[in-house]
Amino acid sequence: MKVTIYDIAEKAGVSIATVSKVINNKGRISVETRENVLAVMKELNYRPSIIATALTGKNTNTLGLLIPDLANPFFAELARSIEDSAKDLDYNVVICNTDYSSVKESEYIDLLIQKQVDGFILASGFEQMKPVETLIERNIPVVIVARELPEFAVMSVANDDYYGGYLAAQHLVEQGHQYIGILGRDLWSNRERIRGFNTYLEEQEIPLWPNFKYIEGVEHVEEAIKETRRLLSDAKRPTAIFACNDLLAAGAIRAARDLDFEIPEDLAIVGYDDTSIATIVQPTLTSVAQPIPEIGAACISLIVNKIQGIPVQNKNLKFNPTLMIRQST
Amino acid sequence: MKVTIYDIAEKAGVSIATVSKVINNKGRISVETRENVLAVMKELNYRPSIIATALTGKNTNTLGLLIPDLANPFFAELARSIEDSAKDLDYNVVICNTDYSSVKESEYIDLLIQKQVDGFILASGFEQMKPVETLIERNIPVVIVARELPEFAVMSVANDDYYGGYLAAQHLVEQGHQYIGILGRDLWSNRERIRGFNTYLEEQEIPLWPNFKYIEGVEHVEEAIKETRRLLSDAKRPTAIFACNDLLAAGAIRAARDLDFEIPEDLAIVGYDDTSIATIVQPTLTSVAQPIPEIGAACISLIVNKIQGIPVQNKNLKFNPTLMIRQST
DNA sequence: CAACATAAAGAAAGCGCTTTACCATTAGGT
DNA sequence: ACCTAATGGTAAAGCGCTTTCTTTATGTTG
Repeated sequence: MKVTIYDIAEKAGVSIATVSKVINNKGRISVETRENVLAVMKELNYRPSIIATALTGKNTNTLGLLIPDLANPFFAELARSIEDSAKDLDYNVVICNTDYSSVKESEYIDLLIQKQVDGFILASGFEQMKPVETLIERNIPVVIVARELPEFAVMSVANDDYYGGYLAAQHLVEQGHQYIGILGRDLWSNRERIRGFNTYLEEQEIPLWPNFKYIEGVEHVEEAIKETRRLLSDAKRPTAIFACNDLLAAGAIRAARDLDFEIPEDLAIVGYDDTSIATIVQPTLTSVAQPIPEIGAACISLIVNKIQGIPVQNKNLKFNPTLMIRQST
Repeated sequence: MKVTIYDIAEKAGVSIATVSKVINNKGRISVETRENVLAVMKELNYRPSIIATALTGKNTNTLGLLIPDLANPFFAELARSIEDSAKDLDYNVVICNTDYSSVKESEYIDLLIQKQVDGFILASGFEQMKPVETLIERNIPVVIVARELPEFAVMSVANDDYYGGYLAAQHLVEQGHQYIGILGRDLWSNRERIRGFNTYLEEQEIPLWPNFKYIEGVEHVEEAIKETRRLLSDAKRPTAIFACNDLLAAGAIRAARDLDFEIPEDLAIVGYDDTSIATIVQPTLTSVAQPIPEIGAACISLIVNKIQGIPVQNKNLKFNPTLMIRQST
């Protein structure tokens, strides 16, 4: 049924060793033989089994991608760009949703190791470090996205979250805001964003508290709506909100609208990620833009180089975010 | 370095055949031996190589998922639900973006066959049938999503697009609309939606033309905005728009807003898919909801049963969409 | 023309696992 | 005491490919 290297060898009147050499362009093969073999391969529409190939120690040309949640547009767009770049280099991507659960992270990593993926791209939160250590110990290529791990010598790609937060603060303060609420869940990247945000406020000598309102555990739109409502109904309500991602910002917009606040007059809102959401909501959302395509391409480039043993200069890439100013501020 | 079945056999003082039987719960093994072997496996943290296992004819527990574009929220949510259901049954999913390109579809299918995935879930447009035929001929399990293929005996899962279109039309007509523009690109599912839409209008003896405005090739938000503008600036402008997906509907909303049309007073809009976009846009979007989690689960259930040789009663599942009425109508 | 490179191709081992015989034991039956 | 039948386990082939080592044929050189 399935055509194997034996079928090719037989039909071409050579040994399987010869066929293998033709496939891999290795060893000495005369031009005639090579062309003959190639012709037979084409005729029988032969494709070497990657499974069998992998068993001999070669690559599977498959990468594992761990992300928290594909339904979140930022990760969907990131996954999309990673998959695109991977395809260009003939790699496939197995995508796994972890929901920020370290149990799932470990399970997936174990499973994908078993499946012999060539490398991992970890865009999951990874507050828990054990799985990553496992990979490093086993010498399996890893690149971490959207998070730095100074404690490990591991490749990483990220936007400069600190700077992104700084930009957001700068913009809001320049618009005259002093009381600013913040929405975001407790993640490394968010902590960085807030740290940057904070730093700018400090530089401007704007008192941090109670202007600074960090709502932990805000992850879904519903929570963002609820928290925004709460913030706005306070006597000393914020005049602006910095949301750690666009989804939360959208929730904030909705909550503000529901309470008849005008945006940006009564409440200014800045999001993060600049996903498609930012231009879909009404008013359009000012958002800190991560260069998603570049980040995806960088991930693939780093990991594929590592896999192929090509030395790479800078193992920790950081892209500068830019502020996309729209109607919400 | 890597621990293999030989290491286990040696340390447990048995043959690899015995170890294999313990792993697979096959053949006769005494309780002591079994437990001893299990203990050794645990001690060495042994995981059988799926690659080697696959080479002996077993499954890879990996599925291929072809979708047009992960960055489209509907497909992202679908992919998410498929991956979730797959994980429950210990399957991994390789996700591939085809951009509706039949070239990419073929390339991916070829490649994934080479990688010996156990089955395919095709949620790509697939106007071109050759790749699908290949799979069927090769007897590789396939389930088609969001499209029926009456000409092939192939499993499929879909929402009832025809009925969804019918629902949309009914709702709009009941709201008093007669001139209705339609946005959507030329795809099988959209054709069905429009057919259903059409049918209702005919039933109500509402003249189809020029009420019926089918804009071909509308795929991205920008195009939707442009086309909506065009529709609205016509002297005989539509009073309602049916967009074949929420993204396009969001574009329509934006265009209407830009031209200072009030929604729903001046223009009513109905979307399709009921993705997260529907509740994010302002006003919230009335949309025909597909039961995405059920569709994802059904795909996995069908294909895994097929892979495992479990006979399945109904190979063509169709879910009824429901209309989520919101502010836009 | 002997002696030796060199070019081209093949034999065979090995990757890690499954599976099909097949071989010892031991237990049971009469 | 002898035959049969389970019981518990093993040896070995095979899955489809890569790779090292040989072998054989063909030139080249002094």
